[in-house]
Amino acid sequence: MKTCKSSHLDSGVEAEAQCRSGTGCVVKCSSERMENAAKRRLAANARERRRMQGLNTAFDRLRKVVPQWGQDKKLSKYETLQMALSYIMALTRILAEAERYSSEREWISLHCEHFHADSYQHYPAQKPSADSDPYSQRVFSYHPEHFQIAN
DNA sequence: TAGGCCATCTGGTCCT
DNA sequence: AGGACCAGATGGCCTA
Repeated sequence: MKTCKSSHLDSGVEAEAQCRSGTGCVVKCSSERMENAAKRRLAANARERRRMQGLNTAFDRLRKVVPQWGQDKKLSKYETLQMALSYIMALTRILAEAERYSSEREWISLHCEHFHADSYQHYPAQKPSADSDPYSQRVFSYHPEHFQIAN
């Protein structure tokens, strides 16, 4: 834990100007300023906590819609972002391919022949595992080593 | 025990 | 002025 450096945070110039009349008052006002600074710091901490919780909620929602290929361990934040990127790119590619074919039927038969007819009714909530679904492996796959940080 | 991941605190900067 | 956002520091927890 870092040490508290809040003594200089409070800019209470007005309060200081009003309180030069006596040492007791100066002490009182400076302790009030310290108190206010501490209160504001605590409020800022709480806001930051809420903000980060909101961010984590968003990450959880993203994890739910991004393929996880049967991993029992949840994706880290970094992995989630990379997976989302990869997923979006794969979907974009599929859409672009679809545009190249004159009819939807032709495109569906090209891409979805391995699905049962029933599968077209609803998107399955369960994501297919890469092991059991070579098609998914072909169309979309995430390999962490593909995402090197570009310098 | 080292390394990865995460939550929290903190101070700085930007925006309204 | 105050809130939002950001990045650095720090400590806790978990796993290989």
